[in-house]
Amino acid sequence: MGKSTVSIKDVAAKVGVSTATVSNVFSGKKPVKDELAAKVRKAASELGYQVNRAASMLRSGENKIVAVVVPDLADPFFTSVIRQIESLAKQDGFEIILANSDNSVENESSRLDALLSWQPAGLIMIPCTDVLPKQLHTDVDGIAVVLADRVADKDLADSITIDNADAGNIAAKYLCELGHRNILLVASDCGIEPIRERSRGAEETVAGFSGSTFTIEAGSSPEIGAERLGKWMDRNAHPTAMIALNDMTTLAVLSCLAERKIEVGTGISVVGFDDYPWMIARRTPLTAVQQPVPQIALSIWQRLRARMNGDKSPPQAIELECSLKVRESAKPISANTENNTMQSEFDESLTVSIVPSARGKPIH
Amino acid sequence: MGKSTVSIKDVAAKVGVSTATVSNVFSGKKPVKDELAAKVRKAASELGYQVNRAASMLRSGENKIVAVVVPDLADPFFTSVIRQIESLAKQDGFEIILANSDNSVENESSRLDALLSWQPAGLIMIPCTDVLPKQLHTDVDGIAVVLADRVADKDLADSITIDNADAGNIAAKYLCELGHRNILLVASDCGIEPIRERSRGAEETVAGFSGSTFTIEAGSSPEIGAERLGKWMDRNAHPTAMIALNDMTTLAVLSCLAERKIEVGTGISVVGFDDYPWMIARRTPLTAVQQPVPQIALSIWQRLRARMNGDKSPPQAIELECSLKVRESAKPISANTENNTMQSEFDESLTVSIVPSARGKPIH
DNA sequence: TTGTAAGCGTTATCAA
DNA sequence: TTGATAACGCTTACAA
Repeated sequence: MGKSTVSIKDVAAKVGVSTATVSNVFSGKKPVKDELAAKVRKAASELGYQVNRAASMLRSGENKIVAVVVPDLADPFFTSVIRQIESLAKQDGFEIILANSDNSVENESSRLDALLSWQPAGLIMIPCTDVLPKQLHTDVDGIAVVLADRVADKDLADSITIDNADAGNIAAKYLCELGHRNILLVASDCGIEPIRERSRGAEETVAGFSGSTFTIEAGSSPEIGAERLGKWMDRNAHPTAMIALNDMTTLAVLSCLAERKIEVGTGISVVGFDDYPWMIARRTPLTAVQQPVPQIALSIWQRLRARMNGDKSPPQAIELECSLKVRESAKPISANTENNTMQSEFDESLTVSIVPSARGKPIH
Repeated sequence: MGKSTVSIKDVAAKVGVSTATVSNVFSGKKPVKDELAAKVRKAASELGYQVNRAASMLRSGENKIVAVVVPDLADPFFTSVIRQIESLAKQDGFEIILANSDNSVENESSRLDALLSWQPAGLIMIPCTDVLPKQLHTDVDGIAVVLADRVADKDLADSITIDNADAGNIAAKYLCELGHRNILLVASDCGIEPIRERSRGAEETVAGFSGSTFTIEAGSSPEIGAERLGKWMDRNAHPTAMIALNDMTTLAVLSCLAERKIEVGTGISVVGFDDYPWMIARRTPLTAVQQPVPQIALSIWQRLRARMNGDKSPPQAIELECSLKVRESAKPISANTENNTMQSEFDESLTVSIVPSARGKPIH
């Protein structure tokens, strides 16, 4: 085949029609007689013609492309959301261009620039921190924007988030009702609003049961999380239960416990976060707070589509509810055989201080 | 700000220079006096100007965009590869457009059409089966193509794969040296060449130790995999060891064993596939065959870049080696306390027949 | 070093 | 229903 430079002109010439007609056959914007259309299609496929999106986009201003920026492509929560968005987008004839901000604000900003130069019809962004890149305040007038998951400023654009405080509450309430009163909250990064909220929700609930919590900041990789958490565990009396505040810290908690041969459930009760196949591929399947991933993706796409279709209403802040998937990693306190003799309170004499029912100070 | 229709003309007008100069400032293709360039940049940012990629691409024919098609965005192996490719691409100024074929050949073909109409400079594809969509044989003359992971026809384009037979061999050899002779091979889909190869590699090695293997086809989701495997386990004598042939089947194996309260390692030895954080977040950390993900991504990008730079040499087939990450899920046969009394051979009387050292027939 | 102007492939307008 | 033609915003000869 030739140099892949088959244009609408070549097709038009071959069939003996105008370029406009060929264009209309493919865009469907104006009716073309079936017979003619068939001829055009035939000629096009013989020549190996493909519409040139760039030309089409330049002329029409329409683009059918949506930019997606996420903080971490290695985080299965984000990829599971992306996966569904991609599928929804495809149904509406949109293509996805993807960028990873790698949890860095500078990256986020530069990647955004790059994506925006494609003049996408829409932008879906999961910010990596509470502070949004400045382009979002200036450069995005023409384009539809939906923010998700980590959204500090809900007045800027539509946002899809979960009820994070309640997510914390759900986990805490369940543990408290099982009799737990000393609960360790394992956060990734307290600079992230949803994490703070989850922590706060759990703290308040535990306080309501006259229990105490402590929040540890474990970072956003399972490896360093396990290490930080391990250090803390080695220096402090153990809690009877732990709540991991996202998927990464869930892994950190489990790794840390595994290294120390502490049994999940019977040793220390654990409530994890999110829902992944590995959570049931264990001797003690993990009880976890589940985010409604399909609804999150759907809401994101619906909002974006509305905006792309010209919806000019004020920003909507959609908040979705989480639920608790009860499996076997959290047990009633009386069933705790290994640890519950050795502490009823955290040991306050140790290096790291206890902050019951307060926004936990990070431990480094 | 205005209707985001700030063009190079507006900038040129504001500064009082020609559009060519503005273009050169941003593209850097021709030198522009520093002083002037600074003025242009200033004006551009004041006006909120952004290059219009579509126009630029249309005129220059250069595109700086790479299409990526993978079979499953929920599979962490693929996302970990994508993640690295995205980062490499970014360094070279390329954007990634992403599509998910969802393990369907029709999808693969239609998604490919959509992506190709962007006239990307390159295409990276992880095929979902051995049969490649026909466009790859015709439509891609101008564009650079690299195939990865599942590549049946290595003469069509550059390919990056792993030595799949050896991957199977590595796992099998390790287990055999621990004394195992009855090994169950858990495949996802034997229609996928690499999976067949892994299976074959393991079979041959075990046969060399005078052991026997059986290959079960578990499908490509952990859930149905666990179920199929479970059914088989309930009807057949248990092997002393299992090898999971990819990440999904690793989960299937572990789930199945967990449901049946069979201890990993002491009950049945397990060698998994790939490397993920959850593998060490377990009481018995998982021994697994590791694919060299960073090298895979790097090789893919290097080949693609070479092609995009005009390399016309014959297709290269790059094959990378796997390694075994030894942890604790495979134990010497003598340490098997639960099961090794009850079988030394598979029970051939049961419904599912044994196919020692043969390409296992799928079980449905 | 900078300016002028043509043209990339498509779609939109207007006329037939 | 179809055709002719201008225009989208940019890059690139070529001229100055």
